[in-house]
Amino acid sequence: MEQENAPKIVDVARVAGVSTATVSRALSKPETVAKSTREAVLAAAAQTGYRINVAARNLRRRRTGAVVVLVPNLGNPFFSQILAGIEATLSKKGLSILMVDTMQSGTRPDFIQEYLHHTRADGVIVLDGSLPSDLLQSSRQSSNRVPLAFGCEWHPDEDYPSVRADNEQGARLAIEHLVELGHEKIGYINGPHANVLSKHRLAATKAALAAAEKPINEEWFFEGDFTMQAGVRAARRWLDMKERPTGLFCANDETAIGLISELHQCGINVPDQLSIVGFDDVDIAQHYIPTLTTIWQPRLELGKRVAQMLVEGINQGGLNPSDPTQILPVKLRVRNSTAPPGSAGR
Amino acid sequence: MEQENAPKIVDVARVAGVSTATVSRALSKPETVAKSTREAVLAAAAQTGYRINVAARNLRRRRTGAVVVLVPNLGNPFFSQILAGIEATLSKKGLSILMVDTMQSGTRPDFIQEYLHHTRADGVIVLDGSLPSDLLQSSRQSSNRVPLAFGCEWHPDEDYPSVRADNEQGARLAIEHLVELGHEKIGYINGPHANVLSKHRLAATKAALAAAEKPINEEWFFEGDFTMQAGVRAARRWLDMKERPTGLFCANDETAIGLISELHQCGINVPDQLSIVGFDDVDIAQHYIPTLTTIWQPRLELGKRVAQMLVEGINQGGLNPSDPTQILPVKLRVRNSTAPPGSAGR
DNA sequence: ATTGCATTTGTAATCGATTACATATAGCGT
DNA sequence: ACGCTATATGTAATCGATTACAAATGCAAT
Repeated sequence: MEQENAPKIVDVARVAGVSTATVSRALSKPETVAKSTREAVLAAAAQTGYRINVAARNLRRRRTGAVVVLVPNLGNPFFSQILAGIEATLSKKGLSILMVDTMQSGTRPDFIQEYLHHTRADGVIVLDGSLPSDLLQSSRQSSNRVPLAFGCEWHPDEDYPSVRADNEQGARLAIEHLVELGHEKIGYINGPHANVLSKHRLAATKAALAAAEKPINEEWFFEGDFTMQAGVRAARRWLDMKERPTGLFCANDETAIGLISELHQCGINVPDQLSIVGFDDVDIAQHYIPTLTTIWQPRLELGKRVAQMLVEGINQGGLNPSDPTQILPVKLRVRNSTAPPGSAGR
Repeated sequence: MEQENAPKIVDVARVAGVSTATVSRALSKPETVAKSTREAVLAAAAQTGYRINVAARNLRRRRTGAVVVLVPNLGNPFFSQILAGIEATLSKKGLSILMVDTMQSGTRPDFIQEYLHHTRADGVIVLDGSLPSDLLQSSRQSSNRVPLAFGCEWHPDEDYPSVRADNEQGARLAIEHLVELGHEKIGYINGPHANVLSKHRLAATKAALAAAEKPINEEWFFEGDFTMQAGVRAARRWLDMKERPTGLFCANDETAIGLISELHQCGINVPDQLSIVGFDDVDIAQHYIPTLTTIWQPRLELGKRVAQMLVEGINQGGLNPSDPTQILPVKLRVRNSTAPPGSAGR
């Protein structure tokens, strides 16, 4: 940390034989400076090995050069692709990412609060729709509004702009697929019931079942939490049932995998005795046994889009909530975890 | 972004009836200020809703309050647990994370260079051992040394401190397990041959085979790259062999999963016809079919340790390379992907 | 030659906190 | 009462860039 001899703007100015103002302009607004001086400054900067001091620039510009990303759980691989997309776009725009794991930091809301403040970040991307409203409120006070956009999840009570997958369409595709295979008794394993994704996928599932004129049996609807363990629990309940559904749609792939694995332990075969559809199309889905029929969603693209949306908001000096929410298309990936009901052979 | 009315330290000072110096001290070194004034300042800060301006503090302190984390590939879930550990520790110390995906930014080494500079970060954590030496060199110049620590991977030619798993022990445990089950013909699917982890795991694998007096047949050693696709390729080559190994150790779980899945497609059963051991114990390992025998490594702990190591380096004003490298213990997790050779029944 | 305008560059204030140094006050021993 | 130390607080310089404003320069038109 002994960088006291690091070249500063005055050093470059001296070498180039110009003032610091000119150096600053040559570097950040090259078109406002004569070609010859610009070249002299660039040469001097290269010669001295000058690197801008980010803190100083930020202080003067009243910016931070960083964007906060609130992730529900960094340990969950589902988010890594989205993060990769966000990172790709933001780094291109010269913005850096401040990652905050809301699960880890969850015990201290004021800690998250701290990050939401404008002095920490030029903007905020929230991937966790379950954050309490009042936490986000702080960033809405006109005195210190920071552009905020939701990715993947969103907040039901507030009208922040967001980029998300077409969850309704996903649920519809999943149910229609099971119906086309001939299933009559279809159930659903939900995510946490407080979660927006859960709610929408659940509602769309029921709507699709109704549209197909299939029974909606509440016993076949399981509460879950997006973990493999939720799938395991559902498997045990399914085994105990007298009248079992023959097709199950899962709120995400993790749940589907936990379900299949536990059923396998108990000697039940998928898809012969039960057809299963997941959601997300995580990398493992096509290498699971059986390969997993699931709903693909463009996670990388989603990350890029939400970052792009935020960048525009920052540059315009505010993201107005009337910005259209972007809904990205999803696709059904048919693999081997689904089959016609009771197809013991295959 | 219209925060021009945001309270600053002078506002707090006015309300509390003290000088800005006292406010600053009351906030950052409370013990140097009389109890009564401290309380007055705290009250004034609360009343005005004061938030420190990070850029200003950083400028004056000649710090950045951030740590750069270079991740080989954010899209790879393997790193998410490590990141979670890093995040947990750094956020506790008031440091924020600048994430850089070296895969995404890889096309522009000067871009990564930029981040390594002291003006961007107080320290650097590198999870990618394959970064070119000369890139890291820049942070070694005495003029602008930034503490740097490696996590998980490390750099063979430089003596930076690092925290890593006991890869040798992992390979030994895997091979010994296969040997104990009675396997005579044992092979290994490696990671990228340029990767340090690959090299060490390969060397340790061969050493363990030699110690057990088992044959080392080069045909049974596969080149890979840590992806599921590498496992798929290995499966195809295995199928083509006249003399096949009956046990395979894989450089990571992804490879093992790709391998098992492809073999399954071709009607080969694991572990009946081939025993497989993975490395990492990713979440999916215990829910795969069959559940995966693998080497567990403490990823969360690893992240925490490397962050802790770096924080100490930052506070001491430099991390000296003679700091002992930390090697974390690994464990063999025996599950269902391994069995005695030719156990068609089981 | 003079004026006016556009372009380019320089001077100095500014962003908001930290901290070296100076000063004030209190407590204590003699 | 005096000097001495310890504690608490204030004054003002400082971190390193940006940018409002002023000034200089060049060129064309009159």
